[in-house]
Amino acid sequence: MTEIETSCDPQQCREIGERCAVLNLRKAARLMTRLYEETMKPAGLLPTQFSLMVAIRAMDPVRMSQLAAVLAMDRTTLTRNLRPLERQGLVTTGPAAEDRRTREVRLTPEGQARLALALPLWRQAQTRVAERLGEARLSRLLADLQAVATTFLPE
Amino acid sequence: MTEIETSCDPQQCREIGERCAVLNLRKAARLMTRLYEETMKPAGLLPTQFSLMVAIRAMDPVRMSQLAAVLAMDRTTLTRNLRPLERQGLVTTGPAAEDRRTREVRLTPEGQARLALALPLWRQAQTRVAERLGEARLSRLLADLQAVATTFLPE
DNA sequence: GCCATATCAGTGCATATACACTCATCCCAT
DNA sequence: ATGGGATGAGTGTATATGCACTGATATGGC
Repeated sequence: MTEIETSCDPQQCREIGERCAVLNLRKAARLMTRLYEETMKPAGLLPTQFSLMVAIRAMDPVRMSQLAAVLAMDRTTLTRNLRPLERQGLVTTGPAAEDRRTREVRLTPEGQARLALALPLWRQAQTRVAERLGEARLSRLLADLQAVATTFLPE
Repeated sequence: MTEIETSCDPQQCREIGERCAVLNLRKAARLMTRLYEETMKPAGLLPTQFSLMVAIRAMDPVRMSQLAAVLAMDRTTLTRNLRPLERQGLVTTGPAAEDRRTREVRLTPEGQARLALALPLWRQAQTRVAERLGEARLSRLLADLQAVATTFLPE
């Protein structure tokens, strides 16, 4: 008779830990987040907040859903992630004139100044990563991460 | 005289979004998390919880700090991430006999059964990723992510 | 043996993440 | 013009993440 799998041996689990895409992605993300967080601390922006502001500035003004889609972030997560930035007066959101259901997100002048302040620190973190990981490996990693994004982003 | 950078143009921000390591890592992690979460839903384990149980089983029994180090997860984050698993009776923690400051983490028999239940679903998710991303690219990505881990893990 | 220090784990607080549900606005068919 | 479905955004709840701080136990110098 066939056996139903009711256990899982440790050696098998070690192999899974080596090969699991989500585990390794999240683990690397935690490490990278800490590195950027430490480096950019003087600018008073956490990595997610910096990323958000960069994305906003790239499309300024941009609607909530559009921004969420580009970042592959849930729309409701975006709503909450904008809160600390709004509280600090770095971004504003307001209903669009043409469609009052939508909200347009913008960087304030203070937000632009803060982002400009953070840019050199970001470059510093990025340079450190490139040095320690190697330019070639970093470029390859970024390309593969973008492949993940285009492959799994709901079109 | 030299100008202080007080603004940041949108085009520059688009380039930063393309090259930023932390942004692209977190974005890919969000997408991958959703894929595994959906696939493994029938087993009642979120991706982080599955990863945690795999890591525990690989070293069973394992001390809190040791587990946190392997996962590159803050020790206090680990404490809280174990809660839902303890509540479901899938893992237990208790002080080690030799040093009562430390706590040893173990999978319960129920935890082992649940992990065995989740394994085929994990394989299904992993296979889907390999198919859509390509075996070669996935292997390369995993190798680079592990390079990130070894490079930026403390000591 | 005893205290100073080091080490291990938990709490309080804040941010990050997303699903289910709700509310507001728009648009179209009648 | 209006009512009903479609679409955009927010809330409630739960998990994930980590820093600063606290409490508990071990250990070494005396």
